[in-house]
Amino acid sequence: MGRAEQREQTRRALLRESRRLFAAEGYGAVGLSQIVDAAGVTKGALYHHFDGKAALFRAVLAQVQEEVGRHVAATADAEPDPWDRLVAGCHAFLTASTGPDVRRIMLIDGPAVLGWREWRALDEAASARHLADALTLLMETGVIPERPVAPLTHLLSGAMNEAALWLADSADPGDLAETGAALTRMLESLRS
Amino acid sequence: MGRAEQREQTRRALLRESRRLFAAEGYGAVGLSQIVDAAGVTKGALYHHFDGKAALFRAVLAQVQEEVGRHVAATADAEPDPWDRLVAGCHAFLTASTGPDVRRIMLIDGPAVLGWREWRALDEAASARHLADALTLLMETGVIPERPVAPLTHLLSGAMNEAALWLADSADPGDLAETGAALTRMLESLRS
DNA sequence: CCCTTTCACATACCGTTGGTATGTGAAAGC
DNA sequence: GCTTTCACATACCAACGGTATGTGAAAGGG
Repeated sequence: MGRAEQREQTRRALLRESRRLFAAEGYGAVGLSQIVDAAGVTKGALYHHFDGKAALFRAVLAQVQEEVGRHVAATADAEPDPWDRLVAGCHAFLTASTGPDVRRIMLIDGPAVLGWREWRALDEAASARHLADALTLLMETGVIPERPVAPLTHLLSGAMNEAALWLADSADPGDLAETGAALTRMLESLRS
Repeated sequence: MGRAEQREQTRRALLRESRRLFAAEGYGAVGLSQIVDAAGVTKGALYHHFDGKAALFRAVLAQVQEEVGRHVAATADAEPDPWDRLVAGCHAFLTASTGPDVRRIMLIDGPAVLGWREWRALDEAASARHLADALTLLMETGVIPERPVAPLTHLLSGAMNEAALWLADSADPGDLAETGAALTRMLESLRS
């Protein structure tokens, strides 16, 4: 095994184990020693690959965001009609964000660890951008009336984030359907 | 100065200074030594009044939540019409949550430090309850169609939370007006 | 009024944590 | 084959949250 290969493997192990632990116990409750033990390396390796605990978390968060963003984009792109793309993308985001990794890492710890500004930048690059793009397109094509896009994006994004947190905590599986319906009506209202 | 009086004063000082520091630097970046130094006491006093750092934060958060909830309720109650109460309450929440204390303590660090469940319970008791009550009343009186209240509450609450975070970070003062307008339209859509 | 008890802290201390500085051995380059 | 590089491992440190114990003034009782 060459050096580059070994390096990549170590980095992957650190990301994988830290992601698992961060998702399960939360950023604050996980120690670096837990992470390096689980990954089978030492703190020296961790600090060779990342600038510290927060930087490791940032890398994990970026990975989670990228997965969610790709899932949302893929689901949306399957729909030919722009309006359907918006709806499908929003629903995909809602269900994807219910997963335990996304919930804890992206929605709960993310803003607290990195600060809201940096968290927002990652979110913007990964998935919120798709939302803003979809809204802009729908306005330009006259499907929905022209309004400032930024406030709408944040309102909708926040609505989905909080709903996802609630759904992940909810015991009733019917809540997902009800929330999906309410979200659809909320989107539908944009057309008037 | 009697003992009870002194006790209350110490407790107040701890709450006041920790709130200031938590709001300014965030929960993780504030050490207990900073807090007790600022309050002019020692760690012994802190642990005599609170069970630890997280418990102190919980007390601060409860205080912030209670202020926001009271402000929202007061603003809403000034409106005679139930529908106007909902709109006024939502707008009051949006502007109140833009304040730096509320922003950092309630919206960013709250869920991460206490866990989403406990955070949600405090939020529910302080302000989300008003939202659910207002929606329920409007449904019972036929102003808006009957729908499951819980999903709507979470969608709207999340929308306002995220919008408040964005507004607090925004440089453009016009964003507040635009967001308020978008929020009003979002609420208005419930009537159909 | 004095003696005892209580209690609101202060002091001293501890284990663990994130972070750093240095050592090391195998792979890469010449 | 010799040197250099580099991907870590080892050893260490300051600071943190938390605890156990001490202390002195206020409250309570005779």
